Amino acid sequence: MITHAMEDYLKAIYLLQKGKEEKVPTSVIAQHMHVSAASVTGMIRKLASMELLNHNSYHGVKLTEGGEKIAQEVVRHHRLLELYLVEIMGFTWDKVHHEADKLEHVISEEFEEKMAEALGHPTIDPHGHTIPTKEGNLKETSYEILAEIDAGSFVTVRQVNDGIPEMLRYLAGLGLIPGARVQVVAKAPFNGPLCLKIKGCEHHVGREVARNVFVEMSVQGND
Amino acid sequence: MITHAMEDYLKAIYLLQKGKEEKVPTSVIAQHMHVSAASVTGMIRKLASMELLNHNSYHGVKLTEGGEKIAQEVVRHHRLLELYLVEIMGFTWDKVHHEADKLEHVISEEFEEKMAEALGHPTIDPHGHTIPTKEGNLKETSYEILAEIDAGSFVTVRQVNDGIPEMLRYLAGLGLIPGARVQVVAKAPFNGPLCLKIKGCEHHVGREVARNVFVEMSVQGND
DNA sequence: ACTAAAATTTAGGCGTGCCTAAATATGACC
DNA sequence: GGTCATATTTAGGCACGCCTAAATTTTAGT
Repeated sequence: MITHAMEDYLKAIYLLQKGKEEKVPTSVIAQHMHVSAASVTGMIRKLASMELLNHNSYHGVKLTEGGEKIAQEVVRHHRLLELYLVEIMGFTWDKVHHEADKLEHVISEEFEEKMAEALGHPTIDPHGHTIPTKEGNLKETSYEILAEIDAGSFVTVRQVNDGIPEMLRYLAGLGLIPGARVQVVAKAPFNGPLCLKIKGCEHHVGREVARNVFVEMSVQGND
Repeated sequence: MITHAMEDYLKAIYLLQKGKEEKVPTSVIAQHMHVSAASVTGMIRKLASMELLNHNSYHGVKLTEGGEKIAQEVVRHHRLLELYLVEIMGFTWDKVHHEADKLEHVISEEFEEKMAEALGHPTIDPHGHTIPTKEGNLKETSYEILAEIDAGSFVTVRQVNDGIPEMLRYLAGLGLIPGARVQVVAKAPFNGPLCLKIKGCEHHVGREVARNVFVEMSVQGND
């Protein structure tokens, strides 16, 4: 029996395990989930006994195929829900992460399918993340962090971190949303603010904010 | 802190507590929730300590105003969800009870409002039950049980029990759905089947089924 | 009123998932 | 290679919500 808590752990590990072969340390999971490291160890033991992940004591964990499959389903639920809440129900994009975090564990497969149909089987959620297919296909492109882009560059926003509602409201206010064209006009030294030109207007944005925005470099003359 | 389990108990007691002053016995709650009587006693103790219900040992429980308010919110969630799932998402009416039972505990107030708006602030769910308003107003009309209607009577279906998917599929197949006009043509003795005329066709329906259908007597010449 | 059956509560136990504190393993630096 | 800081695991405890079995109260019948 898979509990909601187990699903949450599998999802967290899945999202933290960037490289396919990468092992995720206990402490990283603990920090991400706001629980103690001891709690993570306890849950890891159980998930390992269910062969949903492999655990080398003191050396982190890696999902098995079975574990990844479950995690991917949860992520699919989450991202479909986010999009459904925004597109069909009219939620603002800052509220949907929290709502989806609760709903993702309780909706049925039929609910998932109804959402996918209503949305035309989408592949990208409101924050720019790829929605895994029902078969588990997922090519999550890895973009560059806006905070680390050189001054003078032209970029297109592709993803934003969705965990902090206030941040999302701020980004929406600036127009820093997936699809937006941005020029990095200047970067202040010592982790100072970036000067960004968005829709013709210049805005000064802190590094911390710019670390939550992921962009693609615009090729010269690119549309 | 109100847990999902507490909400489930409050909802059950609310639904079982027909008369306003009626006390609901432990055993009735236990049977309705498919848990042991001892479990009910345990939970009752906690809910009583939170002043969500009053408990006279050995003499059943009655919700306080606070408890009723929470129960009513859960029931509102449940019934709005059922209607939303049928009307907006295209679920068949036999599946929505189970889905709503899970979702009712996790949706936000905003989710509730979005549903209510999308549905035009409805007052009746797909099975004919009244949806409590946000303020907690609710006049649940009590109808008569189809199984106990005398032969020869004309009735209109108003409500059906929603707990058994297979029963709902059967009822839908017969056309025994809220709004349907039905004549009780005959009743076999010894708890035997009823002969019902529905949309011009006669059907023989077991008593057990007819106990799940609630009807209003049609006044002569009533539209 | 007394007794037996039924309903209810108490007692004790289990699995889940969290915590803190203590023990232990790792890895980096000298 | 030893030592120390850090990461991780173990140990022990707690709240929740469920269970069965035993004790208790209510109730109905004689």
